[in-house]
Amino acid sequence: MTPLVRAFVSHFGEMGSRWGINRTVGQIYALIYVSQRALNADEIGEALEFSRSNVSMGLKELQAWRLVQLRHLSGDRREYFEAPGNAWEVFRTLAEERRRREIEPTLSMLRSALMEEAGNEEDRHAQARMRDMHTLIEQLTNWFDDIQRLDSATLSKLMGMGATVHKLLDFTDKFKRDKR
Amino acid sequence: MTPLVRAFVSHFGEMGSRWGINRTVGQIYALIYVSQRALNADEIGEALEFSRSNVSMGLKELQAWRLVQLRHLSGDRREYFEAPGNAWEVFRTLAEERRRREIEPTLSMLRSALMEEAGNEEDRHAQARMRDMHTLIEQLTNWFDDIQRLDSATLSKLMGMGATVHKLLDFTDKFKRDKR
DNA sequence: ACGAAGTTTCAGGCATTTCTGAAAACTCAG
DNA sequence: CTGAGTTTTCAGAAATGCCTGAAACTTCGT
Repeated sequence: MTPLVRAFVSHFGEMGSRWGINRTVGQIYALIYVSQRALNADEIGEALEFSRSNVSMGLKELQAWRLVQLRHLSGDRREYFEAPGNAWEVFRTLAEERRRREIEPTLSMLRSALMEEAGNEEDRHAQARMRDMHTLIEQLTNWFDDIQRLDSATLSKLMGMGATVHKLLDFTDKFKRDKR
Repeated sequence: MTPLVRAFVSHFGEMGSRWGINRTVGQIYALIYVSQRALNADEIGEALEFSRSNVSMGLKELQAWRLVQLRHLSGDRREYFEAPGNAWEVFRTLAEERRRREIEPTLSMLRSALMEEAGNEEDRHAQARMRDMHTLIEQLTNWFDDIQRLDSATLSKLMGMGATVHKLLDFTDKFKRDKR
């Protein structure tokens, strides 16, 4: 590993631990991400100085997150791994997985708590707070879904506009009002 | 604690650990969040069965995240804590803090890696991948900043539109073209 | 200035998570 | 079916992170 790659990999290790992903997994991903060609488990283990079994577990987890793809090179029985190249795609995948693992369970917990009959003032207040949270999360995730459905051209146009969206919205408001 | 609150609190404990925030901190926040009135450290410790010092550390961390506010009740020397009520506000705060702690350091690491002179093919490729990542993160955070600057009325209008934004964009494209 | 009430710090014990090496299991060519 | 090459599993060692109680510190009323 060159010093450049080493710095990148080690930063991802640190960051990984802040994200509930462990250091090893973060480093493995980082290495695969910047690598020119697909890597096999031995190469990864050697570069990062992890045991073979640790690499195997890390790769399993990265596959579960769909952040890494298995490939077979012809004439080689070993498994090679590479990271999907399109950064947007990666972001999407990450968002989907986090949603599935974190958002959905939280929403379902909130829904079931909101179904309960609140027997006292305290519970009624708690439910009101939970309802706020539920509403916000649903709003955000629905919006995110909608956005995600846009093709990337439209999306980048939208993002390029940034805060000027509000002018557009004002404008259409006026337009609608004039028509009436 | 009622069973309703207990369920909520314990879910947040679990989720906390997936987010790099520890279980205790998650539970303390959850308890304060659903509580009707501000709580002091002893009340929290008693409800959750944590030691007094553990509560103190947890509260310190929550204050660092700006998720919890200190209040003094008149005629009581103890410190009381409450969670800001507006869910949007909370989301914003969370996003800002995560940005400061995770995104900014990553961007600055990437920038400095991109300044390096790449001596070989491998590093050149790594830099290209890092550039992709840098571009994506900047795009996303800039956009997020813009959005955040919108007042909540405009924001909810925008979110309400969801994917139909693209119609609006098509429309303005056409409009501009006609004017030319 | 003192003491009571309250909060924070921190070293060490405890618990959880991560990592390893050995062994088991799988895969495929011959 | 055999065995070489490869991956996975898993029990326990190592590392990390968490929690506690005791002590230090802070604040405030008298």
